[in-house]
Amino acid sequence: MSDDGPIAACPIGPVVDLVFSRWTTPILLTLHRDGRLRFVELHRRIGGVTAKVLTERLRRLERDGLVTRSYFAEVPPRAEYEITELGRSLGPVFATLAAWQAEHLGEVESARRGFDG
Amino acid sequence: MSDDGPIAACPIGPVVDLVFSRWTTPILLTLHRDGRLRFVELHRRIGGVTAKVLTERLRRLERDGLVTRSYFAEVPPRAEYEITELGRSLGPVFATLAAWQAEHLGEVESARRGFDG
DNA sequence: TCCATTAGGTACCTAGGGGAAACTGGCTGT
DNA sequence: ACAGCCAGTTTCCCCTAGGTACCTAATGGA
Repeated sequence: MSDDGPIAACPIGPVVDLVFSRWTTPILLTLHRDGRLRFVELHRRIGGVTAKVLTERLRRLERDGLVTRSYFAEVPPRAEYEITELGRSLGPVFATLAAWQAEHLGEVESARRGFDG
Repeated sequence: MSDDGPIAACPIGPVVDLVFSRWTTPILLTLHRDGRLRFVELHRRIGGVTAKVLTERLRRLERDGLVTRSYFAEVPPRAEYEITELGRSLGPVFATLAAWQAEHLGEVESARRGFDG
């Protein structure tokens, strides 16, 4: 009956969880654009996220191998984050997304206006 | 100081909200793969989602112009959902994602094992 | 006669993902 | 003497996305 379950319905589930959880996209994009950054600087550039959540996300990205963390027990402490090769390999994904948005977001907006009005 | 705010940090925010909200990916994928489907059938093929939530998602996708809904006030009622051209244009996005996953998910998993152990 | 069917709508409830704020630590500048 | 600075951690708290359960309509079949 061609029903291979939810896995077949969403074969890209894992990568979606990985890359498109809240805040992970701006983190990855900023690190990709601006290179190695320390915590406060990354925090400032993203904006809106709290330190607690940013820490959590970064830990998770580190665990997933998308980001590296270098900690220096100086005073004041220093932590630097950098995107890995693996993280960098997401470039085409983001590029495809950006391209789609540039080309089609207008259609979405006008569809919404049509639906609402 | 090259700080254009959160917008610069996440220029693809709109499309991410649009396409990667919970359940929208399997909905779009299933409709893309299997063509026009009525509500129950779509519900069955996705699995795990409740009727209430599925309805909400479909309404939203309809509003965004990614899906069309054809309702027939018969008894029992019939509603058929179909992906639009606009929805279909997301194909390359999903393909890029699937390709990345196929090539790199293994690295992610081994990074996790390394981190945990 | 009575139930299943379809496409939802509605009311209620819960878990947990985040947000806000306060705290740690030692050095450095005023 | 005292207030920052950095990189978090911890505690508390709230909101809401999503789940459960129950309701409708007219018909066809057992």
